[in-house]
Amino acid sequence: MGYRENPRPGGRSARVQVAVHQSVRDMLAAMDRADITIPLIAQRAKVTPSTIYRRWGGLQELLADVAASRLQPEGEPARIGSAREDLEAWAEQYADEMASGVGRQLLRDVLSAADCTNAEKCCTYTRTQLAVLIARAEKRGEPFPTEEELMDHVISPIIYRILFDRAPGPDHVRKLIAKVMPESVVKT
Amino acid sequence: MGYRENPRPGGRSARVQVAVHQSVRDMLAAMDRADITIPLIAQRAKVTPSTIYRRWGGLQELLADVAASRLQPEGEPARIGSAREDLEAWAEQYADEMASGVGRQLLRDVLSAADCTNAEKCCTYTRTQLAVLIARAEKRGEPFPTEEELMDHVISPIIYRILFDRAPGPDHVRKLIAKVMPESVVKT
DNA sequence: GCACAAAAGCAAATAATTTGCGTTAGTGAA
DNA sequence: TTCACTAACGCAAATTATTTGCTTTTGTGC
Repeated sequence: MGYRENPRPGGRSARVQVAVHQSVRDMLAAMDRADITIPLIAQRAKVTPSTIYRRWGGLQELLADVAASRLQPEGEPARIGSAREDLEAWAEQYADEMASGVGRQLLRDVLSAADCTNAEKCCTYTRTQLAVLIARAEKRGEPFPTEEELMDHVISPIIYRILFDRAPGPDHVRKLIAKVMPESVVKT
Repeated sequence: MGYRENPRPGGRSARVQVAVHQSVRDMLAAMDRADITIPLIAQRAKVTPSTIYRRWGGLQELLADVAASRLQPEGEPARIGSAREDLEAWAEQYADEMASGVGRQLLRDVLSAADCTNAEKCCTYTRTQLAVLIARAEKRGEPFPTEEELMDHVISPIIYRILFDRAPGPDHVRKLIAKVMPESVVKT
């Protein structure tokens, strides 16, 4: 007897998942993180604690699961103007969201789970967003960095700073982007 | 009644700290991470669980504390040849250590604590190591990246990949370094 | 050596986690 | 529609972790 990875939509299992996720979100917004426990989540979700333990394993895993789903982007990057402008706007918003109290916490939750599936999910979300920007640039014939360059030199510094140091400001994000834009021959 | 940040060396408090840290290290090496509990650590360290709870607060904080102390570098970066060669050797070793099973776990432990002190400590350790390399280069008059450039474009990508993606290989580390070395005029 | 306080020990009380077993509710075939 | 099947849930007892009040120990400064 094991648990399905993706419960069939509409089923009881899916309803439980939604209720539990929602409870966690509400509680994260309403109370101190350290006070959140599985019995409390269960109570609010009208579910037994054992259901949560069986399904997620523990608090960290549950929080990681919720965090990953909240880190999933809602739509495509906005269209502002040139590909570069689109990238700048998107990256600044990305940095802002991740650096906020909530964002920072979501990142930690995702990373502190034993299972790295959720962390990889986040990475994939980001790559997907970047791929959209890259495709746009290509379509318009504008020079643009590769996905790898963007991950290594824009995303990575933003996230590293948020996790280990101080959050980067908007000017720093633009500086990072300037460094990887191919049209400029940079003498570093 | 509060606990001192830094127990006086030689005191009882310091001995307890050493014993507990040592137990945690032993256990991390010997058994599965998920099976480590505070009562077990306490037993091995010949200490009461309540001592650990009072002093560290919980398992995550304790693990973060131990992780941070293990992430502290043992000595200066090795002297290989040119400043760039020193940097390459140091960065490759850094990437290796962080990407290993143990290193990866230490990073997660440090990040998953509620308190960000330990994460910032790690960042400081790294900066200090880089500062040594920078000072060496300056002394010899060799062109060299700034600390900020190294943090953003060498350290950050390495850590991001380890945490969210796949560990970077030695060739990729060298590529990152090539990108920030100022002697080369790079057309990206 | 003595008084003081920080930190440890002990044990009872509380809270979280695990587990065995019975029940319920979707699913698919007849 | 009904019926059999099974994944997932609920319940409750057993276990294990955490918190807490109080006592005792041990280093420190007088």
